[in-house]
Amino acid sequence: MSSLITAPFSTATGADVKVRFCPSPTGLPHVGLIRTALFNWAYARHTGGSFLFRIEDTDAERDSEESFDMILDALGWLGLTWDEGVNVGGPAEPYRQSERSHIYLDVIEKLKASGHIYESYLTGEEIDVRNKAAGRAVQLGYDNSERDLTEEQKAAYRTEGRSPALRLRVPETDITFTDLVRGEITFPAGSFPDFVVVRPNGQPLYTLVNPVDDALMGVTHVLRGEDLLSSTPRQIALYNAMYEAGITKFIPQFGHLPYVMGEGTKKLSKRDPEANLFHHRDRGFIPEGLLNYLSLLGWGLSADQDIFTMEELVAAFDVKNVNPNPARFDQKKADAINAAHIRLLTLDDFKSRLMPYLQSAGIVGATLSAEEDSILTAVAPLIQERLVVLSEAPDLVSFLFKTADEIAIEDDAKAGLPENTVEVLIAAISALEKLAEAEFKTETVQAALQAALIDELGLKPRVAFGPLRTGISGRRISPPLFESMEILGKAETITRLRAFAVAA
RNA sequence: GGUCCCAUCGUUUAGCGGCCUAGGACACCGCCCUCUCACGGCGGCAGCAGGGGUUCAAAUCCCCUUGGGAUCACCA
Repeated sequence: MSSLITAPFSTATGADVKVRFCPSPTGLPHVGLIRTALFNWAYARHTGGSFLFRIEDTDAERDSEESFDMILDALGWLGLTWDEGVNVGGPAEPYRQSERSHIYLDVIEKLKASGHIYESYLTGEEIDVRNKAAGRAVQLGYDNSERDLTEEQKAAYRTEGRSPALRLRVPETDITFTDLVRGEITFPAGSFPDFVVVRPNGQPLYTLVNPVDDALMGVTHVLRGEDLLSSTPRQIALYNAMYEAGITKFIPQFGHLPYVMGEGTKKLSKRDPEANLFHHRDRGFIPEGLLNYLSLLGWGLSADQDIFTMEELVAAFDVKNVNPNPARFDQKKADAINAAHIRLLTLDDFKSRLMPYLQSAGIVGATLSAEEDSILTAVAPLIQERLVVLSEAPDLVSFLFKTADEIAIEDDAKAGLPENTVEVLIAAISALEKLAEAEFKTETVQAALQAALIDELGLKPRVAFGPLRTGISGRRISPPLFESMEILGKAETITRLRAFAVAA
């Protein structure tokens, strides 16, 4: 074996590109994780290459099936489809690391045989003691002192009942690679010691299985979070060992995506609610809006367009244009992007996306009655441009699905009422009563009220219509008034205004 | 502490030596539209972290400083 890096880097650029998403199923799907999935997906779709999905569940302590299901749920909701991997299959099955132990065993044997990994019997405490005795900083870690243990020394350790961990013999050379988003990066020789790849109990660690799987699965581009940047030279060392042992033909290209920050200068923590992808779905983000915003975390379509479709993203996306500096998750910007995408929806599409939110708020039933459907059809266009997130819809439209006696007047609506509210209501009721049932339409209602309240009583529109709005909806803010009255119909409108006049 | 990464308006981003009197978007503030809230339109506020170089010319290239962040596990 050599002490240099002799393996070549992947030269894939087109349909031969293979990227992957390989989360470990712990906890809730984090928006940063999903952004990573998105960029990998987009790069595969852009290049015409393939997108692989693997699960890294080698940590039985922390992994959970619920978390695994949530990741699947998230990818499915967002439409990030993969070509190879979990639930899809492919040439490198299986795609869950927990089912690949025999494969790692084989690789470990080859690496042992080629002399790239060696037995290490020292415990962490013993290493600290050695460092202190040698006047070496404890933080420097292992001192590579067991590289050339004799068979006698190993036998002696074993007699003590010890089992060895396995460490990779790290080449004593600078390690340089060209990061797709950051350019050339060099880690000087000696930046890190020989590291453990297999536990004394035979369990391989992430440091081994991640590169092994990428190598065996033919991954050409590793696009991942910046937190993995400093482990990249270690992985390159391992790739080189695998190359020399005949296990792989190349080292993938690496691109380290910037962090997703929360408020201040800290990484968006798993504890922050906005870190949870499903928090946004529950609030009523639509996939188009969330995906668009997430893609803006470190990337941009062009200098003057930040609302775009996934097709546009795929056509334009290249890792090379990803920004190296950390991106802050800005809820207000995200909301604005989502609102823009809601407005872009066709009316039918918008209606159907509203359904789950109306249903879970108990405003409509599991299946829509004919009456509910016609109300929804009528009100949808009125609220489409008013929503930032879909979960705002129930509060805005619930009054249309209720009966007069179910309307409660909200406090802020009461506070905004003018002195002459009752007078306004009486005048409005008498004007509306003159309209025939059949002509109770937006335009005629508006004309009648305009004439009675603005022209005759000389009221300001705000004073005239405020009480009516509150009367029919119980709220200070509502969808457009006259349209709402048309939806309610003459009888219901007047009933509500009367009831409100009595109460006021 | 060792090693590595990052640095343009409040936020995000354009800029890859002259097109920069630094452009856009979100946020914010006015005004217009208007039955509320929105949408839409118009206008405004606001930035190259600091210092040295290189160059006829630097936001852009180099160095240093400062500030932020990551990583140094028998976690992933």
